[in-house]
Amino acid sequence: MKKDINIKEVARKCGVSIATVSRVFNNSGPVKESTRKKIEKIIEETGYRPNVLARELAEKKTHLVGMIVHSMIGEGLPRTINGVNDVLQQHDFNLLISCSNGSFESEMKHFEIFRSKRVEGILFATREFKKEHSKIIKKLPIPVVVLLQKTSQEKIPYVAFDNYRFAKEATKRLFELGHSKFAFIGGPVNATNAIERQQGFVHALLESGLEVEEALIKNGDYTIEDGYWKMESLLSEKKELTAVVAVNDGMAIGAINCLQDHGVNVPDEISVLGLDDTVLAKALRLKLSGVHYSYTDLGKVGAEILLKQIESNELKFEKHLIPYTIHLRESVARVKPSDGRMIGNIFSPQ
Amino acid sequence: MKKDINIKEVARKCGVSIATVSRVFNNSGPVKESTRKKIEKIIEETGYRPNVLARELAEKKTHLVGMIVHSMIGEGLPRTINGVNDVLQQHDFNLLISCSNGSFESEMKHFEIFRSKRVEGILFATREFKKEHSKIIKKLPIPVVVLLQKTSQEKIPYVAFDNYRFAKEATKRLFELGHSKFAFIGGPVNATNAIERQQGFVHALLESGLEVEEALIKNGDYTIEDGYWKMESLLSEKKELTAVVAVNDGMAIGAINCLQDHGVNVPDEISVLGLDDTVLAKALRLKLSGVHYSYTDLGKVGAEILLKQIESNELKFEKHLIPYTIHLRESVARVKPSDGRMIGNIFSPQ
DNA sequence: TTGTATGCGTTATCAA
DNA sequence: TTGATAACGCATACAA
Repeated sequence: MKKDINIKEVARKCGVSIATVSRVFNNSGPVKESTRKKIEKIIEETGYRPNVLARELAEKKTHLVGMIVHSMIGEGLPRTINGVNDVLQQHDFNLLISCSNGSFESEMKHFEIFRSKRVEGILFATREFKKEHSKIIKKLPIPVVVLLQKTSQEKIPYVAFDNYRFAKEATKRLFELGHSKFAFIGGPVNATNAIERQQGFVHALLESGLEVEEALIKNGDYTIEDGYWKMESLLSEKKELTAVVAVNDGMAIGAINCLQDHGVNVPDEISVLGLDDTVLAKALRLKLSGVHYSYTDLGKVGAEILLKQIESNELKFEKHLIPYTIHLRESVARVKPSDGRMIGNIFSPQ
Repeated sequence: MKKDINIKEVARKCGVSIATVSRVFNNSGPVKESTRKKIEKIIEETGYRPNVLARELAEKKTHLVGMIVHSMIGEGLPRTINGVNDVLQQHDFNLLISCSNGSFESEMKHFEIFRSKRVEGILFATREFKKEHSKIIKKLPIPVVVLLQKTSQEKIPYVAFDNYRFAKEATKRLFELGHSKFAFIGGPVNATNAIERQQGFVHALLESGLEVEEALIKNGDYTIEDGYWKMESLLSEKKELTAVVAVNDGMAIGAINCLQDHGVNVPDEISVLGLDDTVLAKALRLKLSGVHYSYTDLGKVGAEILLKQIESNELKFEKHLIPYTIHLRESVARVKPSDGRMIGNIFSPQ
């Protein structure tokens, strides 16, 4: 393996001091044209590249941002990373990534590791934001922005989707279409985003004067398979039902498959809405209704907030909510108020 | 923002030299129990963490690996990253990531950037491996492993799927089921993986004594929508057809949707096979036939090869192909040889 | 068992 | 216009 050439070597070859070489490379001072030319030639020949480590040590800046994510499965986090990546590159920052695969220990460990690597800021995406996270973040002398979680009580900057709000709003849209018999297929009980959506759903019912039946709320694990089984379980409750709200696309698809296997027409007998809008939904024949939001934008905003704090050199609490749009498509139908029967499916374009 | 405390500060507070502090922290030499205790206490109190930059500069090791990927869309690269991440963490290495979003310039630039960051190795995943890539890699004094591309002529280590082979084998499986009228929906013309699969398909036909009709090969862009339109286009050719092989799941799904819209039964009239097996396939009612391979494993193997070369300190050409399995499921049927009609669908479990 | 001194490869300050 | 030299924060060989 070739050895790296350093500034001293270049200086020696040119018969000048390292200071002059540094000035040439960084254009950081006056150099006579002839010596500049000579040095540039040697730099070209030797392929000299300054050791950024040494530079960073001297400058006390690493131009490094760390990002801790809990998963690489599904399109959400990868797209978020992509957004982060874009903004960081525009600002000549580099991205250090750690995927914890849901391990709390791994998350905590990487705050330490990233810190000792002297990253200038950290982006943090976890499934469940805990007190310990908050504690370690507050000890850090660098800015941290939490992604996809609200941390309002803790005064830690975050960028998130307004899960509670869009879940409530989307459910109310179904109510306005005449639905009054709702079921909910939720996510893991420790996934904050899933819980917020569930609360949004529940509050939509309450605010609409409907009762919330515990038996008609099932918690799943986000997968298509589990959506199927949870729908199966809902059907076995033998309750009247005109609408199923699922916490994500996968479970909505599983639910639809299950309903169809039971000879239930979607949406004429039961409407299905997913609180999500991923590429999965596109695979369905039936156009799935859902809520759309951009993970890429979320990543971009997160990175921008972080960079702002890095550059201004101050930690500041701020929060951003990324916009969403609700799309009712073929999987949702209107209910005729008088007798509870459907009167054909409605769907907005797009 | 708090200032970082350094080893000198800790030494001063303890009334010892920095060497002793270093010895305590790294457990790298004899220290009297009482002074050790005292130093550990101060370390605890001050939250001292050694500046890894300085350490790395002194040790000339960064424990950093760079990874350049061309996309974060789709499940392939994210899963690959996950595999890489796992292996790297086991070996106490950190992962610097750059997503080029397909930009050749960005890729080339990040070889430079990563190099100047003194990464100890680079993992590289691009859509089309070019001469320029090869050139810049060969100039690098650190090991590079190419992912998801073969670089045989260039003698650069790689880990890939055997696209050509599984495409050929899967196509022949259809031939063995009696199919002789094939169409192919391919990928972008500059995507090496797509091209290899297409060649595998073509050679399967040739080796089976079948003719290859140019008109029955369409190139698409991997999306469900485009799969639909390419199938539409194939149908408009008005050729006899019993099997469609698509380069990925998305286009296979689009093709199936199109066929169903045209009242063509899958698989009784036309069988469909995707050379892929992603979560998308699970969204379909009809169990899609495809080829399965693990991106996570690919990432792991790539990281292992790279680490081996980093640790042994020598660049070495080696190649690895990740195993695959072919799964014929409901979307594929047997053809009765005599008259070309189907005789029901077959599918292997799983 | 502990301390001193040097090197790691830069940048930056100051003097020449 | 240039060069010497002091940081930057740590590891480590060598001395005590």
